[in-house]
Amino acid sequence: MIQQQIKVAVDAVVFGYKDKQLNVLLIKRKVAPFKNSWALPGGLVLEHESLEEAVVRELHEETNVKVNYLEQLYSFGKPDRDPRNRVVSITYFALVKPENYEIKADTDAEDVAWFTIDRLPELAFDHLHILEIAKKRLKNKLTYEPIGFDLLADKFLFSDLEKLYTTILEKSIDRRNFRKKILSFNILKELEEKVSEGRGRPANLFQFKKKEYFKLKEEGFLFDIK
Amino acid sequence: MIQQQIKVAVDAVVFGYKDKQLNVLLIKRKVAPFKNSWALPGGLVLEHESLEEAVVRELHEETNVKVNYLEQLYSFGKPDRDPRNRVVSITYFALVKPENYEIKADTDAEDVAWFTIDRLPELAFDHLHILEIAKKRLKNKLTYEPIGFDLLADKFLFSDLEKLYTTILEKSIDRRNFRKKILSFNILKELEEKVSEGRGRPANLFQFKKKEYFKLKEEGFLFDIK
DNA sequence: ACAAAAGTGTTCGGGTTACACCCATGG
DNA sequence: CCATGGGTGTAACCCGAACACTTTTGT
Repeated sequence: MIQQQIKVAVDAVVFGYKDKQLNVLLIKRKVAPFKNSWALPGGLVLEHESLEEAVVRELHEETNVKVNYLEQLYSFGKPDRDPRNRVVSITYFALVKPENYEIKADTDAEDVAWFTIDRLPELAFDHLHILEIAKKRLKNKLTYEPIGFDLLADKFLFSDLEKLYTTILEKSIDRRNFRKKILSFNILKELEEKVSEGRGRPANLFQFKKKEYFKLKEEGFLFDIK
Repeated sequence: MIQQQIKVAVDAVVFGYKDKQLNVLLIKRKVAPFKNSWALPGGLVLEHESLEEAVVRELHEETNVKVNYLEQLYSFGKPDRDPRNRVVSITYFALVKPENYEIKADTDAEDVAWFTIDRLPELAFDHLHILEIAKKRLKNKLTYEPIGFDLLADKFLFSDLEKLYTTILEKSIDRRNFRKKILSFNILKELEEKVSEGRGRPANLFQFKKKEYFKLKEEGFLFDIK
């Protein structure tokens, strides 16, 4: 049999929530093909590393972010998806808290930037397609896992959480029912601190009780937001 | 940069429902490593073919089955998962109607057989792990997509469907509520034919209205069985 | 005092759950 | 006529959906 020539890459769709908008992290490619196009961060997997290690490494090298949540998304392998070589890409879905990291282009990338999800540049390869799939995953997963908290700051307002849901799910939510539901799960800690957002009544800060959530999950609890 | 040496394979977890039991299709390996061990059907992806094409080809070559339902499951890439080469495997989840096909070992396989899910032989590589993940996917998906019908004969009894659900989900179901629920979806056609299973009152045959289901799905209908 | 955002309860209806008896056939 | 599996309806309960006014602050 002929020696197989397929290359293995990883790419990541990294979501961040900034200025009450959903954002994606993109890099500007330094090399052909698609030189100077914007693309998902990623690159070839090295001999000795696992797929997850490759993603984490590439994200660090290219963008300097550390992800808060990471899971495999899907693998793409159409023979012609890369015009030069046959490349199979295992893609990942990541969430970060943008305020925690200073993004900066490093080795392989000409530039790095956050783009709001509805003002995207043209993307290299099939990366737009991958992004669409990631958006679906995000929307879906938001309803049955508490991953919204991986996009918000450590301490957040209830209105932030609500805004995040309405923004990502693209539908309005009844404030009372939403609050009632979330609080009934007992996975939030209400802090004493209050924050005044300009005008209006100051709001309470909350924290996600991650450990308690995982314990509840073990016991069969299901997070579920319609 | 050193030329990347990672190989790309596909493997499939093929489920069939035989004798009121969930079965998996396995092959006996002809070549090292794990020569003569049982394993998931699969193999290296060829230069010119997509991942799906590779799975379909391998299944045909190794087992002679044609799948009824196929979706990507997960990709595995730990550096040491194959003792000889670095192999990344993109795995697939497939459903077949066992009565439709004559399985037979062909080119690459020493033997092929159905194994009931709770009497498995030792499996090669990390294939047991993959199988566990596929089982979870099956259990889960059964509740929100009508994939049970891809495991049953074209015409089936309601009791077959119910048995399939109780078997795979490993819990009992109230017959009346189950029937009411499924029938309310309007995705089954009740045939005139009746079948007598030995003793007892003869039962009605049903067919899954696939087209109607997909039309309903387009319109926002959600299949959902608790 | 007014504008802006936060916080809070109740009612209604639909869907899920629980539950038991009669029917049609074969032996 | 008995054993076996098939087929059917109703009542209770719970959860999700709808809905509007008061509170606290800044200007």
